[in-house]
Amino acid sequence: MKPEIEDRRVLRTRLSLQDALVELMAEQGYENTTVQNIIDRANIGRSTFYAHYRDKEDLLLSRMDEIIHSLTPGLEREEGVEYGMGVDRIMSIEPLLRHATEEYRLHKAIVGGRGIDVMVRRIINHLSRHIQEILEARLPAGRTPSVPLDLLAHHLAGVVMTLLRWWVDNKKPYSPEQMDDMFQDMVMPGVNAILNRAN
Amino acid sequence: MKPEIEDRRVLRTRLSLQDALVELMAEQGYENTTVQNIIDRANIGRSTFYAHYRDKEDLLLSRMDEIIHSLTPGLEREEGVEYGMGVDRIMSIEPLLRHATEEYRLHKAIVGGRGIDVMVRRIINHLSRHIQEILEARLPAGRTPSVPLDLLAHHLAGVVMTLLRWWVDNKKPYSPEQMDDMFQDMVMPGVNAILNRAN
DNA sequence: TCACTACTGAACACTGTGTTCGGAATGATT
DNA sequence: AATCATTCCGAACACAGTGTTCAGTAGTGA
Repeated sequence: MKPEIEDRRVLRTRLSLQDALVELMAEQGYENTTVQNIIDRANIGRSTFYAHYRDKEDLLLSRMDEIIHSLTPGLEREEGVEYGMGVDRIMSIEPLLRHATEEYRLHKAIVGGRGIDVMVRRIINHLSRHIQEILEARLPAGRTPSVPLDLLAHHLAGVVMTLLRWWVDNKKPYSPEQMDDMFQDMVMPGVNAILNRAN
Repeated sequence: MKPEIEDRRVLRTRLSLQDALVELMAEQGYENTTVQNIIDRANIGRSTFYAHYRDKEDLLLSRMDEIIHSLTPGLEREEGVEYGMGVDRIMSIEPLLRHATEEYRLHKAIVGGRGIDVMVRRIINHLSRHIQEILEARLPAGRTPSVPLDLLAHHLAGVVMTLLRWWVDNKKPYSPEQMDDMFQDMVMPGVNAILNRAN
């Protein structure tokens, strides 16, 4: 049983611990970063650290949702009008990959190579919830799809993650647009069939 | 730099270290298992362990391919004839899930909850190679698909893994057959379109 | 100036890792 | 049976990292 940290004290300091962790993660990866590294970087005493966070992971989780939010820009598209060809893209991974290009080191630390599994899972759950809303909006009222929407959403979130991982691990062999095109080709026929054939 | 263990000595003992690890993984998870646990269980001296394996992970990897092989029974189907309805299932996750039911504790330790990330990745790569062969056999000769087959295969392997994970984490809410039906609905339209529309 | 809260950092106990080395057990060869 | 090489044993050790404790210091506000 891990001890609880009930009401977190207010921290008064220059560089926040979270920022230090993010920096170090990008530099040397999460696993290789020790508590000592973090407090050195943040200029904070050891006991202070433990007064605020249970451990390294607690610190990571405290920042996680913030990071995730910044890492996963809107997956939905306005109305798909501009994509013509009869195909309306109800979601796109292009903004995500574009953003990953900008924050490459951080993305790589979280998602590439060994990555941070806890975080990847959290991201998938986050995406999943988001995607489920999109799907629900698209499902004709009163219909029941052959695949429950929570599973379908989880599946799609998993695919997004898989592609992002593959893309980062293979050093971005395609442009975000190309990746998105392929994403559409791979998953949308199935999704559309499920949503439209629902009865 | 990790030191290399060149030619592994032959181990003469009763219960193999790998078996001990598998047992302990199922009982208490991989992360919680220490080298001490392993050598106690296997009745082996500490220095003997380190004469054979660099560390815990090295031991895991040494058994990994074996385990993976046993965990991933053939994904391909004979000729899809028996599935009628105009749909030929070129692959199925049913045998995989069926097997997971039998070896539930082990699957759960590897794939469920926190799981063992290294191993999951390895499994995905293994599946991926397998699936790519299936796809290549299905692609009309001389055609170029809109999505390179290695990416498509990786994507499919990822989906299989996602579904397995979801299924285990949610305590098997559907039967292997049902899961496979949904798998088909979700991914096969896309795969078929890509293979058939190749030019 | 007093009281309060938060930060400091050295010291400590603890867990787990990986190495070293003298000696014991095993087994093959002659 | 004697010899010899190989393998195993396990205690001892050095080391890295964790999380706790505590007496002392610094900042803040009334």
